[in-house]
Amino acid sequence: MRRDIFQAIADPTRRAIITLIALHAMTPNAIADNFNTTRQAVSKHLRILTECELVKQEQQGREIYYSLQIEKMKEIDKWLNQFRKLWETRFNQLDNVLLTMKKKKKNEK
Amino acid sequence: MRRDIFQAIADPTRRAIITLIALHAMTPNAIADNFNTTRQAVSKHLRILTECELVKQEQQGREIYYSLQIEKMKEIDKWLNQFRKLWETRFNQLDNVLLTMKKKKKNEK
DNA sequence: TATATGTGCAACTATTCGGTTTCGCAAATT
DNA sequence: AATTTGCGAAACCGAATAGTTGCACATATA
Repeated sequence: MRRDIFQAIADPTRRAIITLIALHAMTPNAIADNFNTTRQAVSKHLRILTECELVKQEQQGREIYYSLQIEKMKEIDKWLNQFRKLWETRFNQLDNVLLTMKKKKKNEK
Repeated sequence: MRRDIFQAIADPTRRAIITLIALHAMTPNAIADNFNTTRQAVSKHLRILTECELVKQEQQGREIYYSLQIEKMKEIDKWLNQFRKLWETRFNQLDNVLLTMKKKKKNEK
């Protein structure tokens, strides 16, 4: 199933899960201990995160270790790139100046 | 009303709106022309974006110009920072090695 | 072999979401 | 003054979402 990564990180619990398993692979039970929900709810979150390839799983006996697929996180960074230019230079402030000029011009006529 | 910025950028139309008004302030009508929805639907998106301060509005007669509040976008970047260390160094691969070692150890006993 | 543990899946529920249509209102235009 | 234009708000609707409970199944452990 195709999943939108931005929709996946929209949920605060899922973002917390991502942070949690970023450093160490963890089992659903271990993850669920950190939240005020059931293991099944966490399992659903993990499924969503897996579907959009933000998370990978590794079976180990009857346990399944979930870990972050860090590469996929770069996609968010990639989307941010188009705005990075804006907040590094000051194009947005320039735009405000232009808007103000336009308004002024309109008032004059 | 308090809004989650991640929930705000979860919707693809809202992300497109953000990109659209990043460079130039635009009116709801002008924005709606770019999408296959009604102006009212766009208006709702703009309300959500405004509520989480991703977008600011400037009234000009009967028109309202919406523009991106670029500063707020940095919050997403800020959240990504914790992972940036991971994809720059190779901690994730190291973690995989540790997991493999653990598995190996378990099989041995 | 019997029991406990770790897990995913299905069914159900309340809530949220994204969209449309209809409306009211203020500002521009005629 | 009458009409057009630009806009937000409200009411409504179907779909998606996040959560729960109950279940089935495989793997450990006794």
